[in-house]
Amino acid sequence: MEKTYNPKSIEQKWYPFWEQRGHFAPSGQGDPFCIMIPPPNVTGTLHMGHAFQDTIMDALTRYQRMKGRNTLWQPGTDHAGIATQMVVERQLEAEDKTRHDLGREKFVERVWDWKEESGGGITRQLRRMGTSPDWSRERFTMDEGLSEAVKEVFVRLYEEDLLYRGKRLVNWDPVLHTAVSDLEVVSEEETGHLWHMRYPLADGSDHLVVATTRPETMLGDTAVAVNPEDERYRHLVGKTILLPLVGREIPIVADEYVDMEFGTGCVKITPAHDFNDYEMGLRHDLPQINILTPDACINENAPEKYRGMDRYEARDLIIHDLKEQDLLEEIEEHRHKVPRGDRSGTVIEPLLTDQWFVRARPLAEPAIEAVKDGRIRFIPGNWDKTYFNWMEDIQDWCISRQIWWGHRIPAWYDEDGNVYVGRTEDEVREKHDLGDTPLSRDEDVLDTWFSSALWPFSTLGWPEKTPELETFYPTSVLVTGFDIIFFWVARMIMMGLKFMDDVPFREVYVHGLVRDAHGDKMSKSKGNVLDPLDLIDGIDLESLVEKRTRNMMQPEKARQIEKATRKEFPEGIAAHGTDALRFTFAALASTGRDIRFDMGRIEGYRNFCNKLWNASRYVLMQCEGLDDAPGGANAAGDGTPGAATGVESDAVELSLADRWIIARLQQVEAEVNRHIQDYRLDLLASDLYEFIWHEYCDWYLELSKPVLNDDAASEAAKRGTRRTLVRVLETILRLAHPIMPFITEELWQAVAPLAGKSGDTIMRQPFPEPDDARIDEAAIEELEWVKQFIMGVRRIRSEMDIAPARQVPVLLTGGTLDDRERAENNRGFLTQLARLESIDWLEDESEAPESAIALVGEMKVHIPLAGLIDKDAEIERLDREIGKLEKEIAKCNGKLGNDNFVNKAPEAVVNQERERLADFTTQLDNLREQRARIEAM
RNA sequence: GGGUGGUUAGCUCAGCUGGUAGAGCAUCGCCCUUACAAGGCGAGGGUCGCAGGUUCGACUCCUGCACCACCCA
Repeated sequence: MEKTYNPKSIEQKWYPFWEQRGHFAPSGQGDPFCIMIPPPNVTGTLHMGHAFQDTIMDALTRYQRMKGRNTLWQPGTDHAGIATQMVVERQLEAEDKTRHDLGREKFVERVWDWKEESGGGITRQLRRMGTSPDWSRERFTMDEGLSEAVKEVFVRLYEEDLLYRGKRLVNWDPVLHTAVSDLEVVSEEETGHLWHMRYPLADGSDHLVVATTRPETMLGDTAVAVNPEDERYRHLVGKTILLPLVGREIPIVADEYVDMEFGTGCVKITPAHDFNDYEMGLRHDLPQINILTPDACINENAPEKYRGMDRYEARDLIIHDLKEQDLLEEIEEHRHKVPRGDRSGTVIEPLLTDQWFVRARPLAEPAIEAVKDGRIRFIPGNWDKTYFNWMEDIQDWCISRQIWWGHRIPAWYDEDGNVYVGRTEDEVREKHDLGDTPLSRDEDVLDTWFSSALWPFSTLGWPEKTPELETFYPTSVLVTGFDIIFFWVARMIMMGLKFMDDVPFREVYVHGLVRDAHGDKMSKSKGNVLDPLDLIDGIDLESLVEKRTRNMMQPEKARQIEKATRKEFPEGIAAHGTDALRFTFAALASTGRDIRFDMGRIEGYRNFCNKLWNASRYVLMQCEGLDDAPGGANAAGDGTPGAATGVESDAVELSLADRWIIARLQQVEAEVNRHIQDYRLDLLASDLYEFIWHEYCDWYLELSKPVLNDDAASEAAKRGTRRTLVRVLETILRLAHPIMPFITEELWQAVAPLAGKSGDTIMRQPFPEPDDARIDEAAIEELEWVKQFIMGVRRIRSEMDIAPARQVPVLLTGGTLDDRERAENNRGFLTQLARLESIDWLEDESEAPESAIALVGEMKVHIPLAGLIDKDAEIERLDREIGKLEKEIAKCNGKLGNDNFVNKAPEAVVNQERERLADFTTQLDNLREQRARIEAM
């Protein structure tokens, strides 16, 4: 074995091994367990969020697989309609072409080409993460089967009147020329203006002042609204306004929605260009006047003067014209949220267009019920509130998009504009008896989320009744970020219940979002993105800077990013390996929403991998070639003698340390199982870390040395320790495997034969289960005593500056019979780990020379001062200890002196407190006495 | 305006059904002790955001407030 852990070579070796041997596929045996991957963008690249989420899913999958369940983690990607189309359009742009130059068919071909070219990227990256989905079942939302499912769902929903076409207000991206979902709109505060405009009453008697952030929309105003409670305006309700610049007469209406406090308390109403106004327009039966073209230019419904102008040009002119007519009362600076398309960056306009909608309410009701009655459980549980909040106020879902890349809507129109929905044109013709009437297909495609909503069953073969669907639906758990509870989770629940008549998953594990070390969202424009593969493989500073500043629009920003990057990563990023990255993600997967990615953590866990590596080296060095399996055959069955330490062969004797580590192992196994079932990978990671490093390595391996190096130790004792070393290590590897697949496989292949285990891969070994019968409480207690003894001596050595190599004599006084027995039984451990020259009992404490002492219960461990110990230093040390004890004693006395505590607290608690007090008091007496003696020297 | 989450050591975070405040990283000593210097041994460091309340006892439960973040309007 290499002296240092080198992740790269290991990772490259094992992944193809697993994949080629089909270890990712369901076993076909046991209870089904299934996770569907939240499909990433097929042409995208893996980011930290994916890496985090995939680590969680893979850990759960590997765990359940080892537990013997029939486990399917199904991978796949979605077609990411707008994002992918834009990438290809940009490529065309470089050739000075638009998609319209190519035409629909050629363009879509071109997107498929791009998908073929770049599509494998993210799945290759997923493999680098060590994930174990069943690649043979990989799906893509535009696959034939899934497209069938999409069509089928569309048609059935339409037939049941759960889907309709209509003119409604939607988020319109004037650059991309399509409706976009709320998720694709980001609203951030920007500085704008609030324009206060005078609207004269039609009878000329007075005017009202309305304030707006978008004055150009006034061309589409169809009312002014005031609050019905507003004394100032009550008398005006029912009168009319003569809309400036337009000349239209519009009513003044009363509506409770109007906030009397905001602005003047009068609001202009533009039903065709504002979501709130739209609702109000419906309440008051107001006309909807659309004044914008799809490009967000002023259209023919506005006065001629403004037609054809861009919205912002028109804004300027309108302001100018109002000023001229003295109708502009005030211009105020104003911070407000501006909605922008996350792809185009342009300001989104609410626009009246013909779109397809899913009627959400009837679908939402059973979906709410499914969570209420516990058929679906959110983890952490509070997320159900977010879900209910949204579901109870759900709006119809706009599913059409005015782009070309996606599932084309299966609807046809005749020349009169009548719409026919069906699976194919032929079906439509036949069903509606259309003969050879000319039909044209709807130009629009479906929202990508529409196909994603079907993912849990479409990927299993629906609408066919496949065995996979039968076996794995409902899936076990959905692992996802909270940001898409509305867009994806809720919709999968609705669609699953509708078409499968059952929930799509039983649990939803909602994890946090990965942010940078300062808590900021990682984004290309901020230049704070970390690429998971760079953490795995490492990257030099120059490449990192180049990567972060490539294709930046503003050179100024690029400079800032470069500076920040050079400051944060002066040496670039070192290679940490996949296992360290995965362990880091697991350790960070607590219940919070924000996960700050801290480089310190991943470094620490890389070191942890190295620790495990070296511990294994030690174990192999100690054990290889020394013990025979029964009949002289080793576990590999090739007849080589001396290769199996862990099998039941010759007699063994277990030391205290052996019994202790075995007992602790059982406890840790129980904890690990519990935590993974509770989705607390953070606690799981810290238990593993603590046990492997601080118990197995720091203590047990050290305790194995006195046995193995002792010429006087029996062969049975040595064999017992070797067997324990190997078996515990082999178990540890299986415990850690779901989080750290590569290093555990590499080590397991070497260790397993010694432990008497055979098998192709650790992946398919059983996950460790605790055996309570092997929890030897007495051993745990006694080893604790040994540790206290050793740590006591070490503390004195360290504080007295006694060189580590120097052996010291100790004298023991006080103590019980137990202490005497323990000291005798553990002489070897104590001598070696505390570096003792000798251990002797003194019957009479007064015979003890001047010493520094450590307390182990009632026993005193004396280290004679002669030549070793500085008197003043020892007094100082004792004073510190005394101070600590006094504080604790004061606390105990405070409690026990309180009658209420003694009378009302449970007896066990009171007794415990009394014991603590007694214990501290003895210690304090001992230390004070000791101090006095030293002082007197 | 409504809702959700957060506030614990210098930093990043645990702390399960109230009962001795923990870890990692960082800091400070001493050590190249034949698994590991990506290491070992030891040490220091916290009025658990603030104010009330419940309780014998509150980081933990309740109420209010402050600040931060996110979601919805």
